[in-house]
Amino acid sequence: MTRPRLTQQERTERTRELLLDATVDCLVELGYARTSTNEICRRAGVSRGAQQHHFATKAELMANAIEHLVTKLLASMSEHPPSSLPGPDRVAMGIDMLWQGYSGSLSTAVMELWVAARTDPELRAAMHPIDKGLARRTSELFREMLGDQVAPDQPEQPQKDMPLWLTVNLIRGLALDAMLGGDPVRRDQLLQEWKTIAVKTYGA
Amino acid sequence: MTRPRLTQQERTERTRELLLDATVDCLVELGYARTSTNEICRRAGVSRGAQQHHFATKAELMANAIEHLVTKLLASMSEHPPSSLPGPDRVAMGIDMLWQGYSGSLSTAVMELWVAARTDPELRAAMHPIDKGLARRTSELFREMLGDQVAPDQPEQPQKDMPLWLTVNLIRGLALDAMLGGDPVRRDQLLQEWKTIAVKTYGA
DNA sequence: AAGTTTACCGGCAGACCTGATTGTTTCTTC
DNA sequence: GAAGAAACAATCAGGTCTGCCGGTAAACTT
Repeated sequence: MTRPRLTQQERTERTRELLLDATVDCLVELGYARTSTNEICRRAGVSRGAQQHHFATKAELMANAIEHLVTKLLASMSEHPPSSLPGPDRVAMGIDMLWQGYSGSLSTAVMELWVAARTDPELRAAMHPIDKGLARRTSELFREMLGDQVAPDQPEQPQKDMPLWLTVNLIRGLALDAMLGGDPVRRDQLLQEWKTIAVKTYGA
Repeated sequence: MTRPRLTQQERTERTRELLLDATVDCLVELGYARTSTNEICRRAGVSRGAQQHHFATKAELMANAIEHLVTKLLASMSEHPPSSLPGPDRVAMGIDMLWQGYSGSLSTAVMELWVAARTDPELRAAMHPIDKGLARRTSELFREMLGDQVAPDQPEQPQKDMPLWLTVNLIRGLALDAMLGGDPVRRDQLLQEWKTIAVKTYGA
């Protein structure tokens, strides 16, 4: 016969996970404005009391959701194995990886939080360090894929990061377009065009 | 002695203008989530009754704010005279024009509405036609600046629009970065780099 | 095994916010 | 100039959302 109840730590972990996942769900499906703690609790199958016990305020819940989200996003990007295929197409592969990461529903949730954070100082403060971490990790992943030797403590080389950040910003624009129901075919054409240009400019 | 009260039409026009401007103000300053009809009325110096008289529902107010906003945005873009300077720098000028248009506070408000519209069918429906109009007009402006003969009823030439839409999406990504307090210097560098690439790829 | 801490429950109150409704004043029209 | 329409004012009612609080039971501590 199994234990009738989990250990405290397990319970905490499980409940927090349920809440954070439900939060992300709500952000994707309802958007930040319509996301209420009530609905989050309903989806998580957790009482409002429990929610408040783990995350005292809504802002706190959201702040933790960000970290949860970024962790998942980086994981999904790391999935695509950064095996450095030979050839000049590594730039194109890097772009594909970024598109994979930034075009899914996870990035939709992140976008909601970004926009909300613009006018919410508390949320903004919580996001800032996590955002920096995401940027750093993305840069590392990109360089790994390009086959560069990653020397973390080396002085910054902004030149090196140009293709990365051009791509990231373009992709964020495309992600926005996708959110609004733009034409997927045209998005692919644009991404394809960018890959061609990027390979020609930065490749090999 | 002047008329103690304006004519009906003038009053209507003025009140609507006040309300829509206040709405945009709220969107920029508070974000969509925290924008309430109450606050809009307060800023516009108009009673809630008046607001409801002109825009029955909040969604209707927002929907009209979009049009108001896009009109202003196009006006601000048209300001920059599309005088076709000679030389291959016309592409760079076009990019500058787009950046001018899409990087101000107007585009912040538009962004708020876009994100809100993702999960609000009514708002989404209202935005769709206006969005298409914006896209069409932007394309025309861009072509004018490039010195192309604009032949409106000509069959679509997607090839021609590649540099435009690559630029627009990149700029939207950069605008998002600006909203979140990214580094302005790096944004300039990225835009500069893109101009160089675009001129080399599409210029002259 | 008693006491303490922790996780969780569910109701409550205060603060908005939105849409509706009724009343008042001024313009317009006939 | 009288009737009707339009612009506006002000209050009301219904709903939702958030944060708080007292209570319970299980898990940990000693």
